[in-house]
Amino acid sequence: MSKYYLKSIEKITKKCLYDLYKINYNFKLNFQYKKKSYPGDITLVLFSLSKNIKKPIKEIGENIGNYLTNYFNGLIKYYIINGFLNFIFLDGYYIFLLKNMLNPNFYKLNFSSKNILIEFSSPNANKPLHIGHIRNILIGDSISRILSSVGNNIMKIQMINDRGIHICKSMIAWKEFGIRNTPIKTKEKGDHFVGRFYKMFHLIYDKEIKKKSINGKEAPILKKARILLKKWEDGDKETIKIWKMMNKWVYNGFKKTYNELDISFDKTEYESDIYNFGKKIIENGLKNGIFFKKKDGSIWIDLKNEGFNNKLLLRSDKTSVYITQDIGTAINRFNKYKIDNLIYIVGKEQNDYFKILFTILKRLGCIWVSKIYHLSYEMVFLSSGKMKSREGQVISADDLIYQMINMAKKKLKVQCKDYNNYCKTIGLSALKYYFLKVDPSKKIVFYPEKSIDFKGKTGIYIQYTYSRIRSLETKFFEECNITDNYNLSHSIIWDNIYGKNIIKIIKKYPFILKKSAKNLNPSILANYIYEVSKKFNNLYQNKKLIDPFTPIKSNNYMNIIHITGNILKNGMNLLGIKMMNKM
RNA sequence: GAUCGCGUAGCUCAAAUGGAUAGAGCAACUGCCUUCUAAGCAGUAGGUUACAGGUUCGAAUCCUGUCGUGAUCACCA
Repeated sequence: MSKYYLKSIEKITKKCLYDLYKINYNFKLNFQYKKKSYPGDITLVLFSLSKNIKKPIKEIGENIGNYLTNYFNGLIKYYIINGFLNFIFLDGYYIFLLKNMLNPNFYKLNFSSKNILIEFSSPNANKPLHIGHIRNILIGDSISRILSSVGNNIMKIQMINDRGIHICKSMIAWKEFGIRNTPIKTKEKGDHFVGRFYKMFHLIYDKEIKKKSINGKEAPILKKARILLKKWEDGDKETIKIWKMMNKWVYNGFKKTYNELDISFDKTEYESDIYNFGKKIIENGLKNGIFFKKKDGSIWIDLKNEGFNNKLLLRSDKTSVYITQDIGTAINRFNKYKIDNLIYIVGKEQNDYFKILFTILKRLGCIWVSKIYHLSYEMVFLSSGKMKSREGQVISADDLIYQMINMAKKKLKVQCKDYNNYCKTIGLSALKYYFLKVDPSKKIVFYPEKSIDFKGKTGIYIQYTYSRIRSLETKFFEECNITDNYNLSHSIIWDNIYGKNIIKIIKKYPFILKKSAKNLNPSILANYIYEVSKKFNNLYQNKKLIDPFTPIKSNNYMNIIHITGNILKNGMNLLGIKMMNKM
């Protein structure tokens, strides 16, 4: 039997449990990869096993330990302490692991093959994207890549909220105060141009309330916006014309921002295309007694049993609200596409909203509700508190991207050919890694005055590590006179732990990828990539890796280095970060 | 007020879903560039995991309570 075909310790343990105790372990095997103060490279925690097997812990440990050391003859050792079965890898086992990693199948995971629709970004067509959208977009993009890499078929979709009272707000402000201006005339980015009028609307609105000390609903400018909304829904030609024009300005702006971020969507949906379908569903639901009508003609659903207030579905003037459209969208998607799952990436402030949406869909008889998932992420706070886009307390996505690229320009030491792309890649690496390394369920506090770091645990650190690796490889082939591919000598033994540490951590890659995919959490992967980089830099700074006088040893190192580079590239690409061969 | 989150080093974040002595980065302080990229490496210091109970072989993680903090509760989106 060639050692190459040996299976991992984890797999053999499963076989062992069956052989010894006739257990088809359908419970989880509690393996730990973390090395603590006790020597050992992988640990099996025995407590939970002993509950299932009902034998003394020590006996079980010794039986498993003996079984495995026999199987991996001469490759591993074991010892037991306090209910922990510790395995120690010997040199041969590292070679075996390394050979497995050199096989391209090591990177390819195929454990799921679903059709998954992922909705993210979902901007309003009345103002530019801000720092919160950036988090949303980066999480969405990265999860799409991760899910795709484990075998799924992904469709990235953005829903643009292009209709409703908020759109009419910027429209009415423009009509009254800016009708002679266009983004071309003022040389503004279209989304920022329109956003200015949205902000202006609220300034005027606040003034009116203050001045006339009236109820918010009575503010003249809001009344005008409402009339405009009604006109829009009635298909008034002039209104539609302005609406189309202003939306186009905004979309052009979005397009530039997405381009800067290297983000693309497979499909874009517009609320305006679907809201009528949503309205029909509400009206049908009313006929079937799922919803009820108030005296003023507005339509509602009773959610007392679910612990929520009654929810409005259609206004008394027959114009639709946000959820009208969302009900229609969900139903439409399941009718139109063959999908196994639908994932919404939307901030946690809408947790209840999604619970309500799912409840309504269930009441409407949609059996596929269980296939929908709301991936909720925490908000981005500024150090000064919560962002308020109406009051202008926001950091726009464009500003942030611009800032990052500028910082890269300042730090660039060497002249390079592709200056602009270089700075963009550096800036974006820092930006994307900064957001993705944090668990989506945790909030991010952003300090505009501190800006995003370029040293320490950052995307730049990983870029730097990666470019070291690639330049080492080039140098190796030049200096060691080896022209064919890497050769794995059978007698690899290093005089240090650095190489072994790298092998151990890379061994975890499939596990990490799987975990990231299952939890829809890119931060697991992001933190892991950093650990890998760190292990490599330990080696790099402490050992001379390329030496023309000892080409075999250098070659052995190169195997590890090569894999490390591949892992970094693979992993970072899954975060949506491009890697550079030179820095 | 009600409901749902969150609380880990001065700051920003980890911690294998209940495992062994809670780890990194920033900031501070020491060292290391004539030698493969110092955007780096080696080290020092920094913790009663908000607090109090409970569950068990074992808790930052699960349960209860208290305090702090955030989100949601609109004919807004």
